[in-house]
Amino acid sequence: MPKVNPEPEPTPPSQGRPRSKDAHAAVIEATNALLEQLDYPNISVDKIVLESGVSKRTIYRWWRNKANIILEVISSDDIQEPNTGNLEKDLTQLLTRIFKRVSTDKRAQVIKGLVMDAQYDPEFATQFRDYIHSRRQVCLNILERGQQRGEISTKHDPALIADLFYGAYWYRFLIGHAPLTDAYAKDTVKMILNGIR
Amino acid sequence: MPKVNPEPEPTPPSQGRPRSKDAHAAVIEATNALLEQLDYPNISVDKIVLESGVSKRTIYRWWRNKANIILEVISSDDIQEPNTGNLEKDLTQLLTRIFKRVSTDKRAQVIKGLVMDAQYDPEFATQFRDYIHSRRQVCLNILERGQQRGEISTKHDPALIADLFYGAYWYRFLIGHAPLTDAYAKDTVKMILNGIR
Amino acid sequence: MPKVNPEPEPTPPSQGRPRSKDAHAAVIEATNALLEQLDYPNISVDKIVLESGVSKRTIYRWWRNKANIILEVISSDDIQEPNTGNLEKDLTQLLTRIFKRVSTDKRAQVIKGLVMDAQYDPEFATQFRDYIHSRRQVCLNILERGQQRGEISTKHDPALIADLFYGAYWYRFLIGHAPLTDAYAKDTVKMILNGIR
Amino acid sequence: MPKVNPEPEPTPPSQGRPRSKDAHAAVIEATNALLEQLDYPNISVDKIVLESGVSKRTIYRWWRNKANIILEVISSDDIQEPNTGNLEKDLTQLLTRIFKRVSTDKRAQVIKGLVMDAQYDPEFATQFRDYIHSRRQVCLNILERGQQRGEISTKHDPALIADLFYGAYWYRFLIGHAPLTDAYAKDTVKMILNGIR
DNA sequence: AGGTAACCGAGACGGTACGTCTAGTCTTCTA
DNA sequence: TAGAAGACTAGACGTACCGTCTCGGTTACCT
Repeated sequence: MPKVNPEPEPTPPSQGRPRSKDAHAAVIEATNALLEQLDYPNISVDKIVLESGVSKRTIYRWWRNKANIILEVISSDDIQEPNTGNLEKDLTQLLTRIFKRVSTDKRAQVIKGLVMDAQYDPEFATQFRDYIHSRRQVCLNILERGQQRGEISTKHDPALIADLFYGAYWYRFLIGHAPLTDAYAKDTVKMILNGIR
Repeated sequence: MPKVNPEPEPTPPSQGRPRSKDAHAAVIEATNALLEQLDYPNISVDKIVLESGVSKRTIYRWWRNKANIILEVISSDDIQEPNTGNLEKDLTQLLTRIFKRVSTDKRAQVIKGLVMDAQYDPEFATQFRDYIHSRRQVCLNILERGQQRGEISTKHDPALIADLFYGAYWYRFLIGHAPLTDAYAKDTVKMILNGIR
Repeated sequence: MPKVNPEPEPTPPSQGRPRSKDAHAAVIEATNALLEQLDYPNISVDKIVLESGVSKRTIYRWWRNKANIILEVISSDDIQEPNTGNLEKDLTQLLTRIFKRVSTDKRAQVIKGLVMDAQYDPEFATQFRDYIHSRRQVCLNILERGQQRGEISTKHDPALIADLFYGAYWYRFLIGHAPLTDAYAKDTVKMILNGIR
Repeated sequence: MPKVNPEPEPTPPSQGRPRSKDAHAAVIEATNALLEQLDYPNISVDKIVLESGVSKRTIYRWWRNKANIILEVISSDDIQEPNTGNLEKDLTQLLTRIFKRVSTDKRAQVIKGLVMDAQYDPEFATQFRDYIHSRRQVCLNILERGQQRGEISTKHDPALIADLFYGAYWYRFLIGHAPLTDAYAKDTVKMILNGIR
């Protein structure tokens, strides 16, 4: 489950007017709408206020900043875990899918923005890493199955392998010096597996 | 040569009052000073104006924004290329040095900021990639020497290997889910070389 | 009543945080202070920001520019309407007072600045004319009383007379080719009254 | 002759390269061109530089600022002095012509700008007053002829009459509270003459 | 014929103001 | 006490204009 902020959480158990589900939904919906039209830097809390009709005060009561809102929106996207019974196939498929998504889906670009904001906001960085971990788990699961099937030795730390695997992706994704092609996915997986077989 | 912006560059070909070396130097120096005290988001062109005594107009005449100024400052830092005669040693040393630098030198954190700004500023992204390329070249040189010495096969594209190599670094550097330890450097290099030997 | 902007005006009808009286007062006070030290062109919104401690954003929320702020400050100065029961005396007294004020009160010079800004800012020109009208009304009142007392015929349009009256003032005030002396006031009134008796 | 700046003046009698007539002419011409398109505040020395091809340095060598340049341009416009043999006719004609000119000729609006700049630039104010005096002389000439013909008594100071006369014009011109109509011209003259006959 | 003083263009420079923008907090009223 | 409305501080942004300056180069006058 990739849920990062499954419920608006700090729902106070105590008395007083309870949190409005409407307000929460309106914010999420408005942010979703803005994500279709604007890139990350051009989305602002003010615009979410305008689009959602929810007041700034309310927004800041439940989220620390725009990064948190967007992270929550993004977190609800679900991911599929390839499971073909073959390690190389699984990994290649996973990487290929990621590449395709961030190459075609304009909306996926927003992850860049989240990385940005995580750089100098330690609190958000922690939350963002939770999100990253949930995605990363997919790779770790695949690797574990591979080890169980004996396709790769258990000598190597899956975490390290995952770092190489995702590193290949993030590096090109954020620096943009070369495209995220299917060939790159295939070659990367091959090379990594070669090194640990 | 790691120089990215070796001369203040847009030296106009013809007449007119020449660009002031003093002003240029003052900006660079002021930026350097600010880099010691503040992190990237807290540095602003306004502060550089204040610190340098150079007018805003002049700054914007020569740089598009703070990212450009800081890139120029950072670009002048020079890098050493390990050359021990042994591929694994060279690569490990290179990665270890990078890790040590970004882990200890507060100033190096600024690279995170540059990556940030490159995400949604295509013009700057191009310049930033030039910088990245100049750094990356070090790895490519090492790999080429390794191939010439027959330590690794020439079948594998050095660019791809460099992507894995730097990917391992950038991924942990930007996501921060795990530390950039010497062990991580060693293991990464080993695993990559295993895969291409 | 010489009040032009009796209340901070654009009082929003409905809810939301009300306009800060403190901020408003601080701006007015700061502007008043600046008017003591600087002449019109050397007063800037930036300086009012600095002096008042009120943020730029807030200032621009309530005033279009420095001319509007200063107009509001100036508008609160009240004027006395001479009423001696004699037309010539009233007019002479009015003109003499105006002359004395703009000749001695450094602060009154600021009106020149407002005239300046009104020249090429139609929106402000309208506001400034409201101010002018409120001052001009004093002369019109005096003339009306004179007509009621039969001191001058009712054939002549008071507005026209006021134009001559104030024209004599503004012309020398703005062009500065001759001083605004008591003699000039006396002679002007005499000549105008001669023409309409 | 209304010439205010008849020659670029400070032509040094000594040796050295003489002032370029071309540069002078180019500035005047460019300013004339700009006056057709832009209003006073939107004309800047920088734009004159651009339009004329004359360097800033050269411009500032010969003029103190944009007000001086424009004053020189404006000063070359010549004026006609009505001389019908009848005082009232002359004055009415003069005022009517002025009103028509400033009401229709967009270019004449620039005088407002000059008045503006004269307010807080004493040195320019002096020059501007010279210009004003040359215009004002027309009225004084007419009045003198009227006195010589015995149309008005010589008791009244022509200067004072001229102040009333031009005051009526400048007041409406600069404050803009009422239009400069023919009727206003006629009534003004009548009222003034009434007072001094 | 040479020297030289003053010119000229191009354009960089410091200074300063402008008006807009965003983030995140605070205040009042209403439900 | 939640929420809507919206005012508030702080401070960055990039542009504009002013008047001064620094170049390299060009006259015209005077010896």
